[in-house]
Amino acid sequence: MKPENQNFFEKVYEVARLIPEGRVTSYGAIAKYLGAARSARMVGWAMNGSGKYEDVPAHRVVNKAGLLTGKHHFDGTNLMQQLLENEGVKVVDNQIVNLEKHFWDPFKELG
DNA sequence: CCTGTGACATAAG
DNA sequence: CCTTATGCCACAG
Repeated sequence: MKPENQNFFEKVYEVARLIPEGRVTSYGAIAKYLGAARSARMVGWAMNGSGKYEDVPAHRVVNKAGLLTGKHHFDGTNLMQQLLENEGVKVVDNQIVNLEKHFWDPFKELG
């Protein structure tokens, strides 16, 4: 079976796709929403394979502090930041400014 | 079944 | 501010 059909990864991608432009969320928030609050690392790992998916905005997923910890996995050194700023999210020193303002909570938005 | 891994989170020094 | 260490869990081989 293809990995995209697997439950956990599939859900991660599904939630990631639901993130609106200009909004961001954290690995932990997604993990918790999926019912695996302590598998935030899995979310990140899942994003590791998001490159082969078109509609998975991995750049909108950051760590709890709003740091672009996954930027090294993008092509350029600052591609992730540029993508975010392109959507209106200000990033300084690899960290999202006004994170709470841009934060997208799956529980709040999806119920 | 066992081992390695990972874009986290948290704590400690 | 930094680095280490630990827990945590799903997946790959």
